[in-house]
Amino acid sequence: MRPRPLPIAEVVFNLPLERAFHYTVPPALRERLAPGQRVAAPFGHRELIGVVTKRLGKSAVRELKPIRRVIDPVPLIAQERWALAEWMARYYYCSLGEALAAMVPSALRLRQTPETVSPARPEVVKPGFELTEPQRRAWRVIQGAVSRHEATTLLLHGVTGSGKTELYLLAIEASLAQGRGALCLVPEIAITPQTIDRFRERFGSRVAVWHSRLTGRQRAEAWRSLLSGACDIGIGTRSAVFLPVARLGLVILDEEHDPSYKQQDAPRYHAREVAKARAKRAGALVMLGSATPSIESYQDARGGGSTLLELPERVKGRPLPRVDIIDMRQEMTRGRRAGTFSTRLELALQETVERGQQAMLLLNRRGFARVAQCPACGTVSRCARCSVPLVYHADRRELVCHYCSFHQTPQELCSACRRGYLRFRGLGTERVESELHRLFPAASINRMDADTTRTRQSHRRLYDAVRNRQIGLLVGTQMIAKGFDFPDVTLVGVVSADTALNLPDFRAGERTFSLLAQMAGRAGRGEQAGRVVIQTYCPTHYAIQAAGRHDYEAFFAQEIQMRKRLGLPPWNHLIELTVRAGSCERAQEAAEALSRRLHARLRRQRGSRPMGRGGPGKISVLGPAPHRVHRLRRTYRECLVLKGPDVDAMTSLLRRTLEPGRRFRGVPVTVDVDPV
DNA sequence: AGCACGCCGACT
DNA sequence: GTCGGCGTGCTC
Repeated sequence: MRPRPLPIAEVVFNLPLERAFHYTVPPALRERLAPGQRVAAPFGHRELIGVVTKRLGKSAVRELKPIRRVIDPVPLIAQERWALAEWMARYYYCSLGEALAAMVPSALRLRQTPETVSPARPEVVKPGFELTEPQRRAWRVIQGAVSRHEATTLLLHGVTGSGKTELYLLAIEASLAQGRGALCLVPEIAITPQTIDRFRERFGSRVAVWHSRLTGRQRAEAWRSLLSGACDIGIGTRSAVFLPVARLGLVILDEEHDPSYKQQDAPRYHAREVAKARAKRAGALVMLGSATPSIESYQDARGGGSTLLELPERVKGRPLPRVDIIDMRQEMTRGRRAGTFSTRLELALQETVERGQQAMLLLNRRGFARVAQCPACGTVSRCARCSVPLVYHADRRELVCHYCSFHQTPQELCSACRRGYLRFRGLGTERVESELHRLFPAASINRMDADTTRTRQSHRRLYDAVRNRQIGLLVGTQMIAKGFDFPDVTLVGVVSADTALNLPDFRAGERTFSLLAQMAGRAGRGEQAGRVVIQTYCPTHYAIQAAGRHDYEAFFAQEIQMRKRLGLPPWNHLIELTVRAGSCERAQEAAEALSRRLHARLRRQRGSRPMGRGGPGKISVLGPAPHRVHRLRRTYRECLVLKGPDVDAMTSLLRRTLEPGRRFRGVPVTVDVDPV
C-alpha cells in the first residue's frame, strides 16, 4: 500500500532515549517516505541517521526541522520485524531506536531498489546416504512440525558426530518445499568456509551468508538478495537473526549453548531469545541443536516448553574416546614441582609423536605468563588503566592488558624496588607451545589463539595445515574446541580444566562441562580410536567427573539442583546493573543510592499490591559490589543484580527508577538482561 | 550518546 | 587574569 503523503515523519535514533522526534518531510520526499526507511536528520548540532516509525498529519512540537535525505530506497523493517524491535526494546530495556539499529547494520547502503524476482529453483540436492535410526525418529518429528506450520521449539540433543547438520539441511528443504524461508545461526567461530560450502552445495545460490568479516558490498548484496526474494535462506552468526528472510518458516540455532550468541554491548540481546520471539511472530519453527544444551533450554524441554529430540550415538557407530582425569595435586606431592604436563600426558604426547599421529592441547589462556612478579618485593605488574595484572607475551616481548589496549616493555629490574628480576608465573598457550618445543624438538608444533589468528586468512591456513597433517601438535584456546573435524587427531589434552571453573560466575560449571565435552568430541573422529587426558586440581568436581564419562544427564541433574537451591536461572531471571564513574567513591555512592531506591520502591509495591496470581513475583536486589574488574580504562564500576521470575516486572521497575539516558543521579548505568 | 553551557581550581 | 575540569541539560 502507498503511504499517504502526510507532511510529518516520526523518527527514532540509536540513542538511549525512549522518545521519538518529529520532522517535516520535504515535498520531494512526501510520496515515497515510509516507515522502516532510514533518514538523515538534524539533531542538535549534528546530523544523525534514524528510522522512520510513522507518518503524521500534525505535531505538538513548535518548530520542526526538515529531514535532510533518505538513506534506503525501500523500507528495511517490515512485517514481523517491527513487532520484534518493539519486543526487544521492552525486554532488553533499550530504546526502539537502539533495537532497530541492532537489526539494520549502520554501514548498510542499498544502491538500487531490489526488484522482486521469482527465480527458477531446482537447486536442492538430495542427501547421498541413509539416516541412522535415531536420525529417522527425529526427522519424523521435524517433518511433522514443518508441514503443520507449528510455531514451536525443538531441542536437538546430539553428541558431536551424531548427524545434527544433516537434519538441519533436511528441515530447511522441507521449509522451502512449503514456500517458506529459513534462517540458520551458527556460533562466531563456526562460520568457516567449510560450513558455508556445505550449505551452498545443497541449496546453491538461494543461500545468503552473513557474518562480521563481510565487506560493505557483500553485506549490501546479502540484504538485497533476501529483500528481492532471490535468496530465501540466511546463514550466519548472531546478528543474522535479523536478516530480512521473507515468509520465515524455520530458525535453526546450531550449538545453541554457545555464549557468542549473547551480544556484549547495547542492546545486549541473546540470539536464541530473539530467534524465539521472531519465530513466534512469524509463525515459524525453532530448532535448537547442541551436544551440551544450555541448562535453560534443557530445562525448558523437560518442563514441556519445547520438544526434546535425542541423537545418542555417533554415525558409523564410532565409540566416544576414553577420558583420563589427572589429579594435579598428586603430581605435586611426588617430590617435584608440577610442570606443565603430568607424567601421563607427557607419555601420551610422546606416543602420539612416535606413531606419527596428531594431538590437540587446550589451554584457555593466551600469552606466555599470567603474571609478572618481582621476587624481592612481591610487586605484580599491573595495567595503568585497569585493575588487572598484565599478561606477558613472549613473542611480542611485552606485558599486555587483556581488557584495554595497554602494553609496555617489561624492565628487567623491578620498577618498584629496583632489586629483583621479574619472574613469570601462571601458564598461557605460548608457554605450552615452548614446552612442547623443548620436549619434542623434531615435531611440528603450532599455536592457534586470538594472537595467531588476527588476519583474515590465518584461521583457514592453520586449519588446512592440521588437516593436511603438516602440523603434528596444535596448542590453542577454546577456538580449537569448536567445529574442527580432524580425522587423524587421536589425542586431546586439556592442560588445565580449572581456568573456567574458578571464575566467579554461576555458569562456571556449565562452561567447563561444555568445553570439556567439545574437546573430547575432537578425539578419534577417524578410523583410529581417540583418547583424552584432562589435567585438573579439582578432579572430584561434578562438571569434570561428568565430562569424563560423557554424561550430560548426570551433569544436568547436579547443575539444575544447584540452580534451584540458589534461585538462579532458569528458575529466575537476572538483570545486571553496572554503575560507571570516574572515581571509586562516586561509583559506590551512586550504586548504593540506586540500591536503596530500588529497595524502597519494592517495599512500597509490596505494601500496596498483595502478592498473588499474575503479580510480578518476588524481586530481590543484590549488591552493590565492585565489578570483577573494578577499574576499566580508568573508569570504576559497581554492580547490582536484580533477581526475579518476570523480566517485564523488573524492567518496568527500572523504567520507574532510572533517569532518561539510563542514568541515576547523573551517573550512567548499563542494564544487562539475562547476562552471560 | 554527544555536545554545549556554566561555574570553580592551577597556570602563562 | 585565563584554560579547562566535569556536572547538568537538551536534542524535533
